[in-house]
Amino acid sequence: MSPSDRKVINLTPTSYIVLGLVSLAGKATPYDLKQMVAASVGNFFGIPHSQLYSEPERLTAGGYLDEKRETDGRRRKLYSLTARGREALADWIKTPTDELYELRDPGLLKLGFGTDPKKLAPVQLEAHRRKLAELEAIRTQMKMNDAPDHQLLVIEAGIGHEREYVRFWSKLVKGR
Amino acid sequence: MSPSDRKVINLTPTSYIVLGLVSLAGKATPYDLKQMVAASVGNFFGIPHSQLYSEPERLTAGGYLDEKRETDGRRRKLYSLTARGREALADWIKTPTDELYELRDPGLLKLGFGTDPKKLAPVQLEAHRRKLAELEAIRTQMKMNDAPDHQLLVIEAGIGHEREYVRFWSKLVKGR
DNA sequence: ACCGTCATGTAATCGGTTACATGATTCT
DNA sequence: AGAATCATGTAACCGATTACATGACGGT
Repeated sequence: MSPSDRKVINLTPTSYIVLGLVSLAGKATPYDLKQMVAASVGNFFGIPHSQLYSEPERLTAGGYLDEKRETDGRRRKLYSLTARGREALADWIKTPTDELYELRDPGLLKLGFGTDPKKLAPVQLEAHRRKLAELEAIRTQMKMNDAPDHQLLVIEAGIGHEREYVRFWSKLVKGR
Repeated sequence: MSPSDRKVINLTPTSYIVLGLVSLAGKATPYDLKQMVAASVGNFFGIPHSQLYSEPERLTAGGYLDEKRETDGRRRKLYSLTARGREALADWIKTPTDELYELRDPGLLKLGFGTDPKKLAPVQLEAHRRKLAELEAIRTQMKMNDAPDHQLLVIEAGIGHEREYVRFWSKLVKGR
C-alpha cells in the first residue's frame, strides 16, 4: 500500500492497546491479541474478540500495522508494527496524561437509584471478592515469571481498588 | 402512539440513567438531564449532551417515555415516564447484579505499556487530588441538603477510590 | 471417526461521539 | 446594543457490540 492511499483514521484507546500488544509480541494474530488482552487489560474491561479482528484492519488501513497472511492451510493474518505505528505508539506512551478514568459500575448505579442495599451488597461483595482473588493470583504468577515492574504495578492498582470495593460493600452488608 | 408501532429498543446503562433521572425529576428537559448528570453520574463518566437529546427520543420510540413539547416560544421537549418506563426502571433497580465495573484508565494503560512513571505520576497525582477535593465538596453539599443516604454512598465510594489512586500515584512519585 | 473445544473470521446494526448550528438570556 | 454564556437541537459518521458461521485440532 502506498502512503497516498493510506486512510486517515482515529486512534482510540483500543487502537493503542492493539499497537502496544503487537509491539510486545513482535508479530501477532488476532487470536494472540485475544489471549494477551485476557491476561492484561481484559481484567479491567472487555474487548470483544471481533474487535481484535476489525481494529487491526483499521490500523492497517491507516498505515500503522502491516498485515501478512500465512500461506499454509490456516492462512491466519499476522500483524506487525510499521515504522509509523511504532512512532505513534512511542509518542503516545511518552506523553503523560492528566485524563482520569471512566468508571461504569452497574452496582453503584443501582445503589444511587435506590435499590435495596441489603439485597445488592452481598452479591456485589461476593463478585468483588472473587475478582480480588483472581488479581492476586495473577500477581503471584507475574512475580514468578519476573514480569516487568510496570505491569505488576497495574495489577496492584487493580488489587487496591478491589480491596476498596470489598471494604465498601462489606459495610453495606452489615447494614452500616 | 399506539402500542403496535412501538419500536423494540435495547435498554443500555445510559437508558436507565435517563429513566432514573426523569423519574427523580418527574418531568425533565434534556437540559435538566444534563444538569442532573453533571451532579451525579457525570462525576464518574461523561455523557455528551447530544445523547441526552437522542436517548430520550429512543426511549420515547420504545414507549418508555412520554414526550411533550411546550407551546410557548422555546418549545422545549419535556419528558416523563410512561407506565411501561416506570415498570422497566423498577425492575432494573430491584434486580441485584453481580456484574462488575468497566474501568478505562488512560494513566494505568500508559503505565502498563512502560511509560516513565517519574513523568506520569505527578500529573496523575495532581489530577486525582483535584478530583478527590471535588467529590469531598459534593459530599459536604449533599449532607447540608439532606440528600438521601444511597446517593451519599455513591459519592463516598468515589471518594474511596480517589484516595486509593492518590496513595498509588504518591508511591510512584516518590520513586517507590 | 467423531465430538467438543479452540480458533478464525464476516455482516449487520446501533449506540455514542464529534461537529455543526442557532436561539434565548444575562451582563456590562 | 453588543458580547458572552447558557440552552437547545440536528446530522453524519464510526467504533463497538451482537449475531452468525465455519475451519482446525486434540482427545477418546
